[in-house]
Amino acid sequence: MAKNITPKEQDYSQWYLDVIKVGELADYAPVRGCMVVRPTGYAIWEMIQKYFDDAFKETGHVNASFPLLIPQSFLSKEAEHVEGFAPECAVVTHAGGEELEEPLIVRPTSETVIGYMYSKWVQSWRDLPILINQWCNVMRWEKRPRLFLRTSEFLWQEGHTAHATKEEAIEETKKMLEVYRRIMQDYLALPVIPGEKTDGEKFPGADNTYTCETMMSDKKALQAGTSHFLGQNFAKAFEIQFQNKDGEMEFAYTTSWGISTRLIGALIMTHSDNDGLILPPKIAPTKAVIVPISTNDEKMEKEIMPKADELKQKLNAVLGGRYIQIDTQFHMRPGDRFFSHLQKGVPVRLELGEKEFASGKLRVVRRDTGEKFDVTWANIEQELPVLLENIQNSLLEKARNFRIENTHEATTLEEFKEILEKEGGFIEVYFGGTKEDEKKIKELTGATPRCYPLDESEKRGKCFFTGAENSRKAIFAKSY
RNA sequence: CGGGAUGUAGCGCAGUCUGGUUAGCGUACCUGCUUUGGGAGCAGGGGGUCGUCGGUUCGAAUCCGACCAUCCCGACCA
Repeated sequence: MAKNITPKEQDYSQWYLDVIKVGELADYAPVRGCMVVRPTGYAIWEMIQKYFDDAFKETGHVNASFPLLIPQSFLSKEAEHVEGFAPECAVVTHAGGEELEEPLIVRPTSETVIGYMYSKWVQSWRDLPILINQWCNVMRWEKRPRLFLRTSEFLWQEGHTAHATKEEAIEETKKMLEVYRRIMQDYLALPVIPGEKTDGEKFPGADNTYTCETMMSDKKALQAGTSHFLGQNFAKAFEIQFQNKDGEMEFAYTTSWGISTRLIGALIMTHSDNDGLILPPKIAPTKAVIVPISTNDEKMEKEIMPKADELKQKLNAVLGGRYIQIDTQFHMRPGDRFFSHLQKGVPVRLELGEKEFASGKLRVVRRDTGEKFDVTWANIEQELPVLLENIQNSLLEKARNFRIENTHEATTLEEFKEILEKEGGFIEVYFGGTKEDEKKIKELTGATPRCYPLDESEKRGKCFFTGAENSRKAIFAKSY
């Protein structure tokens, strides 16, 4: 068995890699910057997908599939978009043994090819809105890859919608941001801050970008999901036009929004400890593991295992899925068996040994706190769901408190620098600067604007950097 | 693409400066016995073209050169 993860204070990235390793989540692929998501990691991704697909049913979005390869010329049709993405595109120049007339790019995102298709699909105001989502892989040749957080190829969900009016498109952008916030908070136990991106941080080609920002356990910020209001930029580039009720031609308003396997990275970096992964129950593919223990083979076979099976059936029925696993690693000693599940982040361990069997109980152990107590077989059906709920809430609370403790206010650049050096974390300021000011602040301090928080969008004050009055409330931090 | 570092068994490393039997250690893995409720003990065993290519030499993991790859700090970003 692997030993503890024992990171040094400054060795955060090694700790992160160790958690991924002991959790058996992912490996490096043979291609630089690419990731192999192992079954345990993929199961988490499937849980995330499930919650989003459920949400899409409520919001009226449907899934579809668009091509992996996009003609290079498509990218150039939107000026900001090509500038933002061209440097990181993988390009296919040969196929079928010949050089292609026009190179193809491996999609870094699908606004262009979907915009092209939408232009063919939309004629009348009756064709709108189009509410489509796609689950797929995309490729961005980033300079510095990092497992889950920034891999060359990553899995994601990209929603692309087209609307007849600006108001409706903006509403859609905010609606999806709220879906993100809710799922991240309620299921992944990530206390995110929804907000609007600054000019310097918004998506290439968007009028506005909204984001869910969250704090990792090293106090750095991570952008967990974004929702973009694209205005008519892509509609004009790809001629998504429709005839309105008055018979006039109009360009549509489009949106796009996405979350990626980065969320798994966020999960790891928010909740894990030095023993490995800690998964919030709602996102854990295995919510509890039953560990039958006995040195007596006959007793194991005839009494303990049948009881374990019975409990598994009952608990699965209560939880409404196949969420309970029975540990059958009988070649291992009990301590090793416990530890293997602990490292993988299984929220609850249910020990069924000879002692428990004799008294009709289970020894219940929480992954997040290590707390242990006994519950009778009769009561476990009621108590497990409550316990899982408690763990879920307590992980969210813990992460939220951590963020609050590590959020400070600054009114001047000096204060800003001092906080960043001494404490790190999020810094709340009033900011009224330009893209260029953002750049200067980054050069001076290493921190970037994360967002203008939506919850405090009414607040106004004096900019800590330019001194401009009536500036918006913003959060700055060092980020991934 | 700049600055720094590193490539030796699945993982973590020693050996390199000062070239010399069959390349070592910890851990993981396999077998056996003893153990068995928070991460085992003893014994035996398998696994390496020492990143790649070239050079120097009687002889290279070790010296020289080129290349490749990875990691960290930047720039870039979901």
